Amino acid sequence: MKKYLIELFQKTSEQLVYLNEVDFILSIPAQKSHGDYSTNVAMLLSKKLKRNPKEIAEEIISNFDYDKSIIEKIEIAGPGFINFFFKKNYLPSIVKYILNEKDDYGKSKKYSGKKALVEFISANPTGPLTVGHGRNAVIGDTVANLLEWIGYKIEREYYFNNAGRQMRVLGDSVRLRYLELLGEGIEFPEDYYQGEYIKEIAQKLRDEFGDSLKNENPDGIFKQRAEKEIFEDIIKTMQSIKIKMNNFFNEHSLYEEGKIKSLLDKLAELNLSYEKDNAVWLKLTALGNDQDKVIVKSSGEPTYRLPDIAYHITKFERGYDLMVDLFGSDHNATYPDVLAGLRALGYDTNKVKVLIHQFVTILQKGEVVKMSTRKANYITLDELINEVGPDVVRYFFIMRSMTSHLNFDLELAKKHSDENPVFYLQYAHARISSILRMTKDENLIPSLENLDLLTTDVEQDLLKKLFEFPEVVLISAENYEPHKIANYLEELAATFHKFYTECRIIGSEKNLAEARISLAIATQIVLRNGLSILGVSAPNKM
RNA sequence: GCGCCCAUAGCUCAACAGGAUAGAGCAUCAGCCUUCUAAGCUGAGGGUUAGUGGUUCGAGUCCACUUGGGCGUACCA
Repeated sequence: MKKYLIELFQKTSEQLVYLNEVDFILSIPAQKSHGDYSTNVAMLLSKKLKRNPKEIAEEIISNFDYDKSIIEKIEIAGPGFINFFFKKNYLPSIVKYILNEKDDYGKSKKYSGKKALVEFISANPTGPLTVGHGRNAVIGDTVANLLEWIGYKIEREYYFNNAGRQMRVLGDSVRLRYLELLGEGIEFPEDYYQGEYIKEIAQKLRDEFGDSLKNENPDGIFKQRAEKEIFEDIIKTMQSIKIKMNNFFNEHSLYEEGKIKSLLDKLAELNLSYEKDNAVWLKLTALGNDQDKVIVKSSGEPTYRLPDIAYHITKFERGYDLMVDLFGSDHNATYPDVLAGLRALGYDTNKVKVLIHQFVTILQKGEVVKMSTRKANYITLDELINEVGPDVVRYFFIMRSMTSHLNFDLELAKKHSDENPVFYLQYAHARISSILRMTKDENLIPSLENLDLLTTDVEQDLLKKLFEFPEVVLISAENYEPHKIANYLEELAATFHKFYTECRIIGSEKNLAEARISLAIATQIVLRNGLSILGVSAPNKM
């Protein structure tokens, strides 16, 4: 529908050149009496042309050369909206189209041929994924899905650091727990990793090696085993919510391949860094940022900025057209430095899209739980998945805009899990499967012959909703707003449930019944496609 | 102090690039199953969109200030 209108405007703009001068909107009005589509073009133009908007609207309409078998009428309303009313028998054509496209309905080729990298989760292997990481994981995976739907070739990447102080502390935490198991009196520092999983790893080492590791240093087998076990758990957790990475990028490889050193040399060469107080500083003030920052500490160890820049250079070298980074809001101060550095080195940072999502606030018994891996004060993603299932977890993290702080009341989530909106969507899908089973028994065959019998209000509403899907996918992907898919699916499901209640299939006249079955199948395809973007299953029975 | 994000119904949140009467779910109340899944549908109540100004045909949306929250503000990542 929208496509037709856009073409109509393009054609008309050959006569009325001013149509090209404004960025107008074609939208679906909230109220049915305002038509199927509406545009504000005349009002936008009135400012530019200094003419009455209604007059302009008149002029535009009189220049339209539209197909009267598609558009019923065009009206001017309110302060100068132009409202389009489509012919009732135009809408059902979408059913035929969807049944033909099937799993591809909603996909677009707009960005085909382009490559994108989505980096997400990127949690260091110091402990299990928490509910907080869960939001990052699900948003990242869904954004990647969305970009795939609009044509990108996608790679999913997990960046991690298995060196540095935190990993040493991790290794030593395991070592101390191990010694504890051997019956040695130890003192476990408060700022060490307090979680149970440390004890479990220590137990495994003891079972395997007895007391032979007594004099090993923390950086050796203790750290290695901790990293290995923790990573295995993280991957298992990701699998259980259907996330699969293409690459795991180890920060350490940047050192091994000399990327850090060559970056340092290059920065010095370009006069972008200098030495002061025994440390190396990045000259960010020269790049428009507030203050210079240290990139190599006086101890000789780099800060995160240096490897982060080097890491992003490898992304550029790998030739992506788009690089998406997804961070929690605690990182919001770090990425401008990295981007500034990259820009100074001549990279086009417009290709980097940094997404920041707000935190999940966990409420337990009405109290806010402060999450800390170090203090073992967290709820793991695994616990949540076991409690409510992967579909609910995924849907819960995706249903809200990532800019909003998300409150998560644990008791409520467990108690009311039956009332989660995700079931509403899945129920609509399952209901359709059930209809298809029943109608088959009645010898009713889906037919495309009499689609223009679909004339009731609910049927027309449902058809219009089906029309919207590809545009919702596109907008949602281009703006990195996966929650819009969830909102759309809820509307679609609501419209379908209404249709289900009002429009019987079995018992209706045969031609009508068979047209309705086709409409139900089309709806089911769109539900399934939408749910697959969200990574949520579409059950045939509930 | 400074930077980023947020404030919408009792609660959790929507509202497409500024559009017409701000919408869902939960909770509350009242209805609808001898017929395709009641995990559903219909209806009711519930709002000065935190506040004050401004921009314009038009503001929840943009700007300024105020109030209240989150996250940062390291030679941690």
